Amino acid sequence: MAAMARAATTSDAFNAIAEPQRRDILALLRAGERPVTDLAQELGMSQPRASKHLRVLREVGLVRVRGAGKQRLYGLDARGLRPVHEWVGGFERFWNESFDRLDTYVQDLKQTQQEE
Amino acid sequence: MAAMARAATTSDAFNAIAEPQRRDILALLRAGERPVTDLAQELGMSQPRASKHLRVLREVGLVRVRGAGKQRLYGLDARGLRPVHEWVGGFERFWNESFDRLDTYVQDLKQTQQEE
DNA sequence: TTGATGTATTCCGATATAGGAATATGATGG
DNA sequence: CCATCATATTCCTATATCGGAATACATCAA
Repeated sequence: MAAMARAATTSDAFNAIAEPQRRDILALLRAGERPVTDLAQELGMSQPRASKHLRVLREVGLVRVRGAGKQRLYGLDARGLRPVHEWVGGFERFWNESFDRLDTYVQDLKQTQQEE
Repeated sequence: MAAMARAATTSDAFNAIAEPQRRDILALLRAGERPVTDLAQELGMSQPRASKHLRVLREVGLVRVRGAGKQRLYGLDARGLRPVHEWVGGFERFWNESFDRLDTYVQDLKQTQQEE
């Protein structure tokens, strides 16, 4: 294990939601439980692909499955998103107060460039 | 371009913040602008490594640089985190209301398992 | 059991990392 | 111009994807 590649998507929620299609899946699941085929069709992706994404989501705990007869119903378990929300929320005051800062920042930048 | 790998980290903020060390860098930058060397030392990583992470953050617009003499000061631009916060926030009521749902869910699950 | 439907997995190829080491580039002061 | 400090980039390796296609697995119905 000399060199390491990117962190596994299954390592945490941050990695799991980095993939747009997985975000789409999660968004759809807010409407309620659904089988893979449904999700795949609605999102215009193949069933195996949807299954793979769901597996990742399951492994980080953002999704739960339960067998319902022949089908397997996937449901949202959003608790894992809470830490993400909180982490990002820690920057809220920065994107709000940014106006002044950025203005002065941009001025500094222009000045710097003129000096070059 | 038959097969595609994972989305580039430079593609958007979601991918950029999937890396823990980049999150650490962003967190540090809340205290103010800083040069690479500072960040690298504080986070216990090599300078080239920090530079690479900063480049990614710059490319997605979460960070800005400005030359200050011999140094280059990196500063936070948190505006790109706002969409992330909003997306994740769209699940807030789900991780709050989850209690009941999960209780009934778990009951269903137990029942299902007993039936197996 | 067999057939049919729904789902998961495996095999494969192409790509995008992350990290280390070495090196290149940049800017400053004398 | 040169030496020095600060930073960025390149080369390399090992790895972890994502996607398609084919296939295995599972469950139900008759």
